[in-house]
Amino acid sequence: MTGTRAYHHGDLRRALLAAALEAVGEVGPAALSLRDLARRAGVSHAAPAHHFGDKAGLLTAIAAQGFDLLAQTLTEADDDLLEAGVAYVDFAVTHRAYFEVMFRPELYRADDAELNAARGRAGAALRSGVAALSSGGAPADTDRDSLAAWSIAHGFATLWLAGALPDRVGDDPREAARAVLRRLST
Amino acid sequence: MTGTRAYHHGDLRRALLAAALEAVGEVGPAALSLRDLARRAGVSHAAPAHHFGDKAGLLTAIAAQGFDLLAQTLTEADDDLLEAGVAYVDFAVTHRAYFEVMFRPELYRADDAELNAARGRAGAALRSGVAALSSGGAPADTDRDSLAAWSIAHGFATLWLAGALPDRVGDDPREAARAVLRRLST
DNA sequence: TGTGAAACTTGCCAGTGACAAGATTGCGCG
DNA sequence: CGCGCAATCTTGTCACTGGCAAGTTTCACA
Repeated sequence: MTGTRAYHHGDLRRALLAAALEAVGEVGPAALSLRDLARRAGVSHAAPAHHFGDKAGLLTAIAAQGFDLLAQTLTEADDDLLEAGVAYVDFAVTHRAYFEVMFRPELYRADDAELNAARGRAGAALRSGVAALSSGGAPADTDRDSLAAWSIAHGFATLWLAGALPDRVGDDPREAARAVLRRLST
Repeated sequence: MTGTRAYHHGDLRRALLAAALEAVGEVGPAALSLRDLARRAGVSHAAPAHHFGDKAGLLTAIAAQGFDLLAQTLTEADDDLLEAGVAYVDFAVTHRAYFEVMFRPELYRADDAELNAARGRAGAALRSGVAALSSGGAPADTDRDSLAAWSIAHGFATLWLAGALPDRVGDDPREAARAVLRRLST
């Protein structure tokens, strides 16, 4: 939508986003340095400001992209709640940089329109997965169930990323998540 | 244990910790400024370094204190898993500054001894609550159950703090958490 | 071709964390 | 009683950061 064309650099906006994801993976979203990104992309220290305004603008773009990617991921696993939960955790681990930015709204513009659209899509995918599951059995409270499913998947993912989980859970996040998430289905 | 006595300032170490908690509540743990803390305490900009070494040292002290407080909280609600979960969420909301630091290990020294002792106490309290619950019924997998309970409580708390939850959950975290956590007991 | 706008640069300022070196204060020990 | 000494705190500095302003280069389009 903000179709930035290739000018002097080629595609600086995209290059900066890529560099940002790399940097976030290395030092976390808070320690991100715009000047470092500029160096990585081979441009002057003020170039990023032209494309994103400021640091919050850059992180807003990343968060929006992240919610978009998450919505896609959840939609693909739509008919199986357990696998959707596993996919959620897998997303967090695989796209750690996105995930860490997405749930740190104090770092970006939470009122951004494009971002909220993507966030809405992700939320809808989550709820539709829960609704599909409960449609066969007893009448369920979809609101509460989707909140519970989201909480347990999000909690496990967060704890995994924080390195807070004990060693005994192993090193395969998908497998470990599946075991924990199954606790909801029983 | 590092029994710092009152010298010139009176009790600068304690004053800095208090100021830090206040500041974390205002701007988040990453945007914390040591110089700002110094100003709040009325000392020179280099005074904090003497007590905490650097920023990571200060946040390590906060995280350790936080895990200690959490362990106490969980121990008090030990015999009721649901209420322990509610207490966990309540801790996160009430002591937001502590909670936000505790689960951001990239900001502090995760290998600190005192911190890990406190963290261990909190983990033990959590597991003992789960074990107590399952002792009466069918033989359960305490490892998995405690991981699930921790995940759902932690996830709900994190999403609540991030402002990611939809408006319909209301504004009472304890009540909302109880509804979601009950989903595990059924 | 040339004009206007977009993309980028250079230069600057205030603020920050960390370090080094010095000043001050109060405790312990003779 | 007083003196040394270590803990506490200050002053000064450096490299770095984000953000702003003003200038320069490059491209699109008439």
